[in-house]
Amino acid sequence: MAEFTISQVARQADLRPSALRYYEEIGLLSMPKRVNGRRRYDASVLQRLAVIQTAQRAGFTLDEIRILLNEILPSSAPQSQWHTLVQRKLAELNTTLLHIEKMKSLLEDVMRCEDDALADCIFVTGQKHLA
Amino acid sequence: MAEFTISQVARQADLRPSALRYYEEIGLLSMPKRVNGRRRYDASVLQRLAVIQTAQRAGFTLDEIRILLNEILPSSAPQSQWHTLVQRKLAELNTTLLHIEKMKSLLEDVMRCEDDALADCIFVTGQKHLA
DNA sequence: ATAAATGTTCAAGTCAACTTGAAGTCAAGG
DNA sequence: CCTTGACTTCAAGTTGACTTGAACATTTAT
Repeated sequence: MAEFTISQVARQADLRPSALRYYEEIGLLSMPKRVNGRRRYDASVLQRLAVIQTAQRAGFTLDEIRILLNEILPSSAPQSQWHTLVQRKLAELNTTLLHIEKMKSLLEDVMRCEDDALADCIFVTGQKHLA
Repeated sequence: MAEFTISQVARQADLRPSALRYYEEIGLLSMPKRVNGRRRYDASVLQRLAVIQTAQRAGFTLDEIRILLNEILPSSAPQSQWHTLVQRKLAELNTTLLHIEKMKSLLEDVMRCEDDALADCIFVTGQKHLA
C-alpha cells in the first residue's frame, strides 16, 4: 500500500538519499519502480535496510551483506554453500565479541585508577590485560 | 634488554613494516631510536601494539586510540577529561555489543531454517528480529 | 667482493562507503 | 509563466588505514 520517495525512505532509515542510490548501484537494493523517472519504494525496503544496518554495525562489509542477502534469500547456492558462509561469519562475530569484552574490561580497569597514581595504575592494568 | 628491527617487530605483531612507519607518522607510536638511520625498538612497543590491536578490533579508530593513549598516559588533561572520553567509549562498546548479539541471533535463527522451506523461514525470522 | 636482503624517505595509489558537484528534468505554487 | 524544490545521472572528491613504488643507503651472506 504505502509507497515512498527516496527522501522519505532515507529519512525513515536515517540515511541520505545518496546512500540509497549507492546501495542500488552495488546491488544491495534492487531497483525500485520508477514514477516519472523517480524511484518509488514500498515499505518492505525498510525491513531490508534495518537488517543491513544491524549487520553493518556488527562489523559486516556491504559486500558481505550483499552476498548473504542475495545468496540466502534466492537460495541459488546448493544448501551447504550459504550454511558454511553463515557459520564463518558467526565465528567472526564471536571473535569480535571477545575483543570487545577485552577492551571493555581494560577500559573499566583504567576508569578505576586514581588520578594521582595514574601512570603506575595504567602500567599495572596494561600488564594484567596482556597476560 | 632485547631490541628489535622494524621487521622483527612487524613479524611479532603480525603487521607490515609499513604499518609501523605509518603509526609513527600519525603519532600512534613514538619515534624509536635509530642505529645507522634504522629504527631500533625495545620490547615495550609490543605491549603498546597489543593494546592498539585489541582496541582496533573492538571498533576504535586509530585516531581515538591515539587520543586515549596520549591523553591518558601522560595525563595531560585535568582528570575528568579522559574520564568522560573513556565513559563515552564504554557506552559505544555496549551499543556495539547489542548489535552483534542481535546479528548473532538472527544468523543462528537462519541456520535453523530447513532448505526446502527456506524462503518462508527467512521471512519469519526477519519479522521476528524486527519486532 | 659482490649480490641479495633490509632499511630509509616521500609521493602516490588503493579500497570501502559514501558524499558532493555539475548539468539537466519535471510538477507544483505564487 | 517562471521559479523553487525534489528528483535524475555521472564523474570526481573524501576519509581511514594502509600499501606500493621509486630512488637510494647499508648490511649480511656467499
